[in-house]
Amino acid sequence: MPTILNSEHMLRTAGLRVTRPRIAVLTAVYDNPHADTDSIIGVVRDELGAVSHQAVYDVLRALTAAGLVRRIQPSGHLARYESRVGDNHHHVVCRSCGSIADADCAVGTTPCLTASDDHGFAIDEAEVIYWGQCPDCLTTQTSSPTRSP
Amino acid sequence: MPTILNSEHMLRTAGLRVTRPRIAVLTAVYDNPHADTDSIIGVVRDELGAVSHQAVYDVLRALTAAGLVRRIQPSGHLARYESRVGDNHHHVVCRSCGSIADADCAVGTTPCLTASDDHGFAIDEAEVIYWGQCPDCLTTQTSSPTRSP
DNA sequence: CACCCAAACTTGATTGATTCAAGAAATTGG
DNA sequence: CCAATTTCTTGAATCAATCAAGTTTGGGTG
Repeated sequence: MPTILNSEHMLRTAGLRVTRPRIAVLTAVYDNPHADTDSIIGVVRDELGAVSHQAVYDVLRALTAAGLVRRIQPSGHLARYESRVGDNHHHVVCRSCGSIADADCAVGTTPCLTASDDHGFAIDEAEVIYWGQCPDCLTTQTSSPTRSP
Repeated sequence: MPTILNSEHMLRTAGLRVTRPRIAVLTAVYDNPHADTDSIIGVVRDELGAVSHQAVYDVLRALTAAGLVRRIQPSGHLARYESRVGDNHHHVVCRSCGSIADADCAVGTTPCLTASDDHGFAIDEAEVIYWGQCPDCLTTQTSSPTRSP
């Protein structure tokens, strides 16, 4: 996790003003990978006291736009944020409990970045989400198969 | 697009009761790839007259659970539905206008299905979303680069 | 060092897709 | 044809996220 000075420098380098809410949010995302907005609000309030949810929403948007954090939002789930940026890693999402883990793709650093037919689109990112069951849900489940034979 | 008889057979085969709303929704998804729920409601009402939005939501959920249609929901966008199922194709999404096109991955039929480290997850699907700019938005845009050098 | 102004935060309300709930209608197996 | 369960209708509720207006603050300027 970044120190306050590191956070400050990261913000300045990105051309963002340095405020206590921004430092707290940036630190919270580093300390809590894949946390949703509500969790981050909680962490920030533990750190600073009263902070409006609107401020956290604004900060998360600014940090995402600046490339300091990355927003991920698996289908049917809330938006989540993480600090690993720029390394083109992907995510494994549990269909049962929604937990998320990081996954570096087996193919290489930029997997599947070239679609066979891009329909004239200028593609700049390939986002991969692996869907499945996490270890906990695998052992816990007694029945309820995903798709019976 | 499937005939009414085909739709009926598909529903029965999937173990679903055959109703007019279900036939209409299934046909609408076939006729309008990547349509969102609201568009589908409109198409269904053009076909049948009054149909509750709740019915369409329920039907879309049932069809998705049965594997007759596929739900896709790019981050920050509404849920959309399509009829191509089981062929592991992917999608290109325009960052500007949100339009979606199909893309078969260059790597093969099941690209990247094995993550280098799956953290003990039992993975059953790899969902890939290519992000970029569609041809229309590429020509229209005068400035506003995504990330300046 | 005081001032200024745009950016950032607070407060409070609103949006809008989706879901929940209870009763009416329709499908299908017997 | 009838009963039982599923499905549809109606109407309300949820809740993450956004919008809006006013206040505060960061950080460069004179």
